[in-house]
Amino acid sequence: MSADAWDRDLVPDQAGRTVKPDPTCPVEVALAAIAGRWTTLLLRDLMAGPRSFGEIRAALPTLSDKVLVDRLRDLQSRGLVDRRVHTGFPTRTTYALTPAGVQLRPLLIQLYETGRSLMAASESDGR
Amino acid sequence: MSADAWDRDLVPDQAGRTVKPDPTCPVEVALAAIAGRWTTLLLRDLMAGPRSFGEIRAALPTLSDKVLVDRLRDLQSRGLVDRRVHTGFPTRTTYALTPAGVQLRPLLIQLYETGRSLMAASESDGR
DNA sequence: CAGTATCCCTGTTGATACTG
DNA sequence: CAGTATCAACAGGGATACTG
Repeated sequence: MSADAWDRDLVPDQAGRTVKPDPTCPVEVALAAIAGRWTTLLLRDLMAGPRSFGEIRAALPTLSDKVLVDRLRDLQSRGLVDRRVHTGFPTRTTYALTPAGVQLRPLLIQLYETGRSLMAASESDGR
Repeated sequence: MSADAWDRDLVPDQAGRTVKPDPTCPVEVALAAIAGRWTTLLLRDLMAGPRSFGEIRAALPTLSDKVLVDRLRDLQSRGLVDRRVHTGFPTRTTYALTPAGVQLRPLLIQLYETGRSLMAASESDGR
């Protein structure tokens, strides 16, 4: 039993054999995409379709403008969200997931399922 | 098309209908379990079997003792890692995933796969 | 409507040194 | 071997007020 025998399901290739936090590791790429408070809630909303700035604010009323803009800009810079400004006044902007952004869907589902299973586990052991 | 029509795959039940960060939301439970720098690397190591403190240090040489202890204690407090002190001198301690901890495995795999798919997407669109 | 601009506060990380 | 104790540095988050 060697300590270097990598688990092929968990670490299928070289990119996962990191020995310190590394932004090029796939796991970190995925984590970076969903990182930050409010991000998964925002993504959940966008998964249902394009949204305007105001619609997001209405859906997440206690999220500050600043953080909302931070999140949207970050997702944009990663190519996960597309920002489209509609001409006219008042200005209207819609945010929509890109095809890459939609690829986060299975991850969000897995997060939910894992969370449920952890909650079930800690319930049965009284934690 | 109602804005209240929840996606049953993404948000299967009431616990996912949160409007602000909420530690009882399954997604947040799962995120909390893997949160923090170094945590996924540590979990990857423990997924391969029980490890002593020194073995983990050897596997992750630039991780400081302080942060390693922080991570292990946090995982312990969530019931994901079991700490076992072996009598004798020098002291030997082994850390192992609990059954609940092992349940994080599909999540780590999904993180890896999502990361790979995001990397492939940004490669093809030149980002 | 859809943002910007500041400022502050807090938690997290990490380096270093020490101990049962 | 397996930690503990301090402390300094930094980044993230949020409140508030203002603008094209």
